[in-house]
Parts: sequence; structure tokens; C-alpha cells
Amino acid sequence: MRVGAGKRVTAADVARSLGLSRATVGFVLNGTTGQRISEATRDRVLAEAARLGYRPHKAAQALRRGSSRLVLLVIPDWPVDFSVSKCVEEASHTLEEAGYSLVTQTHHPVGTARPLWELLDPEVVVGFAPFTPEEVAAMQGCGITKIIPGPEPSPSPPDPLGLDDGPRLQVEHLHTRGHQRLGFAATTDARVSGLVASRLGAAREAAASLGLPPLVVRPVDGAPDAAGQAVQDWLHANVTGVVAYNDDSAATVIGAALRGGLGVPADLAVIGHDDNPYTALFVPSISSIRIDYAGLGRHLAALALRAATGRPLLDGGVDAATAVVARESTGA
Amino acid sequence: MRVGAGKRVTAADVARSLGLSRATVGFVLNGTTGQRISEATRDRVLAEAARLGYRPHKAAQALRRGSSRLVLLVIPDWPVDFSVSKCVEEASHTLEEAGYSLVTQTHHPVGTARPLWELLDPEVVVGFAPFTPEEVAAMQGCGITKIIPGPEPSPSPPDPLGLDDGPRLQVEHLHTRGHQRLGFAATTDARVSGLVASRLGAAREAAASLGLPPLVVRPVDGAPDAAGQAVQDWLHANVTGVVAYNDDSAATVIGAALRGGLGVPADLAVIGHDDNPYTALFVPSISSIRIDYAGLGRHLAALALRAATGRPLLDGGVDAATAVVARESTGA
DNA sequence: CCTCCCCACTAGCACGTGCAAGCGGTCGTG
DNA sequence: CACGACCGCTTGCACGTGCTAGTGGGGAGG
Repeated sequence: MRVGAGKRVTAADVARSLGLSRATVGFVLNGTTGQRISEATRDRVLAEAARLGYRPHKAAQALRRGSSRLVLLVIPDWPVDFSVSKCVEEASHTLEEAGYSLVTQTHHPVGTARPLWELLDPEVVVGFAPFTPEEVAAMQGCGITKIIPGPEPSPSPPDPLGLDDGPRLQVEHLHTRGHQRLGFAATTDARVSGLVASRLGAAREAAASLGLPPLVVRPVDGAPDAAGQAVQDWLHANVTGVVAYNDDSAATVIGAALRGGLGVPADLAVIGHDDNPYTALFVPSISSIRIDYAGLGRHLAALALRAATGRPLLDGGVDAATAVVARESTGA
Repeated sequence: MRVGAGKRVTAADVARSLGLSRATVGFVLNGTTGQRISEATRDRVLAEAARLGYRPHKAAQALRRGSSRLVLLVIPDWPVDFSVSKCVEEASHTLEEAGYSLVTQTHHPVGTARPLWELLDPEVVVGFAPFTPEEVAAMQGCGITKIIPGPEPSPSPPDPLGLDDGPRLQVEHLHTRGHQRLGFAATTDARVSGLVASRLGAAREAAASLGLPPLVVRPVDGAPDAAGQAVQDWLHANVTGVVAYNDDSAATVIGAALRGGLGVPADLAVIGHDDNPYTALFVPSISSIRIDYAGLGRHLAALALRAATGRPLLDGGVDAATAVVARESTGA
């Protein structure tokens, strides 16, 4: 019934068309409690609203309500975003049921483009990674008080997202495959240094609790042939299994090993992290850690809702399960 | 000067604090033309606004203005999003200069999560991929009239984004390396079928205009060992160079070739598309097509602005340059 | 001295919504 | 018959902004 180029249909239009007051229409459409509206009127309003194609004006609602009902999720500029979309989808679904909307933004280095939290004034800002103090200050300067940062780097006890399981599984997987001396393949990418530290810390703890010798940590990028050097170092240290920070690191290690004439996993077993789709395409295919992004998304949404509404949600805790996906690079 | 938990600072606060009227404050802060404001007053207003940390309320502005000044970019659920962020960054930068903001949304299959265009009422919706008729109808039902869909699949003449250059470059690259009989590695992933068709069409045109025999098209996924079968078919057809739909397809082909005991590029040269970072990590490293995502982003922003404001922008046209990145898989 | 103009600023409306307070009518009760 | 209770609805305000119309006052010109 809408005419394409027509003006916006407001609640006043619906009211006028029925000979009612705008308030009545509002009460019906919002299901306001404590107001007595006859069934007949209610039906008439709903029918007319549908017929005219009424949609509440978001800006007006936000103005009146004083809050935008928006949650901004800041996603780091990781090259990991392939299955983050699952996480986002699940999170927005959960938020939607509570009347909130999720907007995502990939995080650019400060000073390039203006961050969305200045432009949308969201009620809550959630981050996959920690925010810098400057960023927190900027958000607070915009009046944003509900800020949920991502997990802090290394030895901070409470990981709100529970992503520390992955490295433990990596270590245990290599251990059950008979590897004792393990290496850790790190990246020098500054954008993820916090995450690298976090995963390395978790891997170290896991190795220690299994009684394994300390991890031999090497960067596999940055300098030319850093990976080749790392492989050499590991061989000299009798390392037979490598825990990689992520799948890219794992691929880099495997590439260097192959080019050095080594067999994978015969001479060096490697396991990645994140279960990036291309791990299955590699020769040899790369073992990795799969994360339950859907569960993580639900958890994130619950955290945001708790921050937004104040009252605790019924979310029991982190159910973001992680699992090993065993492939050729560790002998599957 | 802001107190953390204080109420929002409004223009009225600034006015009251100076003993001026709210209108004067508004004129100064908006730089309204056709209004005479003394230099002294102007300075006082600006200083006081800064001191109090005044930030205009976005919802109120949107309400008054009647438009949200938002541009929604719908990004398909491709596994390609690694460098799309460059594109987004550049686009939001350009839009920002015109007072608009860019919000991105990865596109979920219809019916899962509620699309953002219902929740933000953006002024323009831009898509990387075409929209389904249902989606267009849904947007129009929300009062969105400015819709810029992505390039249509195959033989549609005007590609608004100018992404058809890549396949041509792929074909020409293999041709200059001496390959005459070419194959095309397609994917069966339904999400990108339109894009596959688009790239295949462009590749076919390029091959035809070079006088090459028709491309031998094979899917490389879907069925088990589809890639192995494809490689066999190509060998029988004396194909020596394969144009892959994207880097994943290229990697799949290379994997199948290697596992079949063939040499790459000795027996089969392969070139991918998108220059996904992992192409450099493969053994052999994978030649690919790099897209100037920054330029694409600027172009997208210009398109959106033209749609939003009505008047044409000074954007000459698509300057989204594509380039071949030659690596080992084609003999570099 | 009166008039007119122009400067610098103010009063107030409109945007569309959510909701507190109020108001006329009817019904039940004493 | 009087009175209160209650139902069903309306009047009207507030949210914060952008901007049009208007207003007081001072200086210039006649």
C-alpha cells in the first residue's frame, strides 16, 4: 500500500486515518502495559498500521528513549574474519530478541577513519581485542560508559571470552601424538601482539602442567627467511612438534620445512589455530583448532545485554567450545 | 571537563551557561550562513562548547534533518573479506568528508538475523553483490529508495564496480607465459555463483579476443575429488594453464595436481584471484590478481554520495585498478 | 527629531515518538 | 438518586536539534 516516493508514514497518520488520537495508536503499537485499550480498537489500529506500512522512526525513538539500543562490536583487523561472521550473526540474533541491534566495525588504526562510536552513539561497545587507553578515553568522551574490552594479553586470570582453551588443546594434541619437545611459532604482526602473547601464555601453562620442557618460541615472519631460521633452531633443539599462533603461522612453518627438505609431519608436526578454511586445502592439510563461534556470539550478546540493562542475564557462562581438528600435518 | 556519569551536554546547556539563546549556539556550531554573529560571541560559544564537551545528539539531528546520513554497505558472506576492510576504510573516509557515515553488514541468508537496513534506516544501501528481488522489496518497504546493487552476474554490459578486469588479466598473463589451451576452475559454492558466472564470462571474452580456444570449465569442489577429476580432464584436453575463480580454487587445483604427481607450474600453471595473503605462503606460491581495494572504496563512496545528494560527484569513473601478482605457480 | 536600516540576537516551531496525567461516560453499589 | 470506580480514550509534554520569522537597539540619513 505504500507509494514508492511518498512521505514517511507516521503514527499520526495512522491515528488520523482512524479518527483516533496518536497516543492510542502508540499504546497499541508498543503494547504499553497499564493502559486499557478495547480489543476492537487494538485490531483496527494494527490493521491500519499494517495497511499503511507504518514503521517507527528509529531516530525519533532513540531521541525519546534517550538510548540508541545499539551495540557496537569492534572487530580487530585480523585476517581471521572468515568465521567471525558466524559469531556476529549469532550475537545479533540474540541481541535482536532483546530489542537491540548489533553493528560491527573493523578496527582501523587510530586516526584514519572516524570510529563509529562517535557517529552512532551506541549503548555498549564490545571489543574482540583490548582497547588502548586512548580509545577508552575517546569513548568515554562521547558519553559511552558501557565498554566491554576483549581479553587482555598474557597472564590476566579472567579471560572473559574463554579463548584460552585453544592453545591448551594444541599442546595436548601434540603431546598425545608423542611429541615432547615443542616449539611455538609466533608472528611479529603488531596488530595481534596481544593475542599472540595471550595464546603463548596459555600454551606455556599447558606445557608446564603436562611436565613438558619449556616451549622454544620463534617468530616466523618479519625478517626474510625468519621461518627457515626458526625451523633450523627447532631441529637443533630436537623439537618435533610446533604449536603455531594461528593457521597462517602454521602454513609458514610448513612451507619453510618443505622447502628445507623436511617431511611434515614426519620430521616436524605442526598445528595451527582458528581452523581457517584453507587449512584443508594445503598439502599437507593443516591440523587446527576450531572455535565455536556461534556460542561465542551468544556469550558476547549476553555480556552486552547485561551491561546495557544492568540486570544479569541467564547466561550460565562461556560455552564457546573449542575442538581440535586433526589433519595431515600432525599425522592424521 | 565532563563528569563521567553526568547527563548529556546539550546545546541548551552551552547557551544557558553563557546567557545566550539556544539558537545563537546552534548558528555558531553549524556555521549557518545568512546569520550575523559577532566574532566575540562566536568565540565564546566555541570555547564553552569545547569546555563542556558538547557533542550533538545524533538521533536528534537525524530526526530534525529527516535523514540518518548513514550508508549501509552489505558485504556478502564471501570468504574474501580479508582486504575488503581496506576498501571499507577508504570508503568511510570519503563519506566522512561529506558528513556521511558508513556502516557495514555481512550479508546473512534471508531470515536469520534482521537486516540492518530495517534498524538504522540508512539513506543509501550499497551492495558488493546483487540483491535478490525480495531484498529490494524489503528495503523499499522500509522506505529506502537509494539502492546500489553489486555487479550483476554474467553478460551484463555495465559493471558498476569494474571488477571484470581481473579475469582478463588472468587470461592474458597465462597467454604471455605461452599457454594456449586454458581451463577455468569454478566453485560450486552457491553463495558466489553470481560472481563465478561474472568472472567466467569475462575470462571467456578475454580468451576469445586473444583467439584462444574455448575455456575448459570444471568445478573443483562439491563432489569428493572433483579437483582430481578436473585436473585429469584438463590434461586430456592438453590444457596447460588454469584460470581459477579465486585463490581457494587455485589452491585446490594445485593440491590436486601435486597429489597426482604433477609439477606446478611445469605440468600445469595456475593463477588465482584476489591475492589472498596465504597465496604467498603456499608451496608453490600462487600467482594471483590484486585488486585496488582503496580505489574501489573511494569509487563506492562516490556512488553512494551521488545517490544520496542527487548531484553528480567529480569522480571520473572507476579507478579500481587490478594487477597481476606473478608467483611460482605460473613460473615466476 | 523622526525614520529607516541593519546588526546581533531571540522566540518558537517542527521533526516523530513514548508516556504521564487527565477526562468524559457508564456501570455497580449504597 | 448520588457517588465512586473503572474503562477507554485524549491532551499535552519532553527528548535535542535546525532554522525561519521576528525583535530591540543603535547609528546614519533626512
